[in-house]
Amino acid sequence: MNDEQLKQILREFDLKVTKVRLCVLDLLLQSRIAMSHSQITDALEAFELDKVTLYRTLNTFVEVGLAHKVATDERNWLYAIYSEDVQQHNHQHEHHESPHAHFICEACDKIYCFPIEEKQIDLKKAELEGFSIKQHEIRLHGTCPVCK
Amino acid sequence: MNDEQLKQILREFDLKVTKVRLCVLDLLLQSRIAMSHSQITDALEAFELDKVTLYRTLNTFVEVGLAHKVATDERNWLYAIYSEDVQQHNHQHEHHESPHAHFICEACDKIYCFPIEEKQIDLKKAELEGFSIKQHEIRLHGTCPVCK
DNA sequence: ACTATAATGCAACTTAGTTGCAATAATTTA
DNA sequence: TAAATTATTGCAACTAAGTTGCATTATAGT
Repeated sequence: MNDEQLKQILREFDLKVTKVRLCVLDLLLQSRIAMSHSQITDALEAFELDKVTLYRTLNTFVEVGLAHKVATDERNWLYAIYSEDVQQHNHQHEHHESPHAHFICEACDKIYCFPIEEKQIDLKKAELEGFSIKQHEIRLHGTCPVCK
Repeated sequence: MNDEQLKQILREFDLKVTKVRLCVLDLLLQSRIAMSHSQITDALEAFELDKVTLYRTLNTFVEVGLAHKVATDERNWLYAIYSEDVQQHNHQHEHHESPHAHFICEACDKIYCFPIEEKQIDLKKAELEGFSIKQHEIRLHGTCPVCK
């Protein structure tokens, strides 16, 4: 994606255009998998990103609904951007995330994101009385094509 | 649950019977929600549990398949025991966890566990080619009956 | 180009969890 | 029931991930 397109995305989310935001946005848009702070630092080594600035950049992306984050079992966070979310963004900031599944590979620990159908989950409904569900996420554990 | 029953459970999972394990097991069996290290420490204040010992106890429970843990968005872990898992325990140690949903209350941050039907998840299947799914977990976000 | 405001980068800090090791307690065997 | 064996406990020190405060620098609107 070219520089002007990236800038346009930032502006659509009411974010100022900065070097850090541009390169992080570009990387996340290209990545098929959700990335951790340290993966991003490594991938963007040439930019010599400051640790704190990167955390703040990622959190900003999440706050405005441009990216989303997943907590892993290793107690850190992975960040990802759905190109769908970027395209469907509306300016009323009602970003109730589109439902998605995260596939977690047991071999390489990578997390792949998949958009999924907006669908009911088949629970023992009696047990869920009184719980109002606003959003859901599905986590799949297994082996990814690369590791198989 | 009485002391003898608790001891019996520990023995079934090849764990030695100790004071710490008994009181933690008792608490988790009673709890409807998954509990964090600090919640457990508070609830069992009278026992003055050592921080490290409690972490090790919880991890041991998870390793042998007696309990399971959930990573939260606040990057800590919650621990829970399903009475079902305890009852269905087999001694071959093939504890592939039964599928379950976690309901995360946005208001009080409590996590409730629900067993769910062993069911296929309706994904855009084309996108999942090459990924072999061994286990899945569903996360529901919303408001619990207490906070509503 | 000037100004107001927001983002950046550094140091110090916090929080959750881990490691090493000596002391203690639980089970096995005699 | 006592001794021996082995696993668990408790303390101190440590690590890893992320946060806070603040001075400096860059962005966007006039």
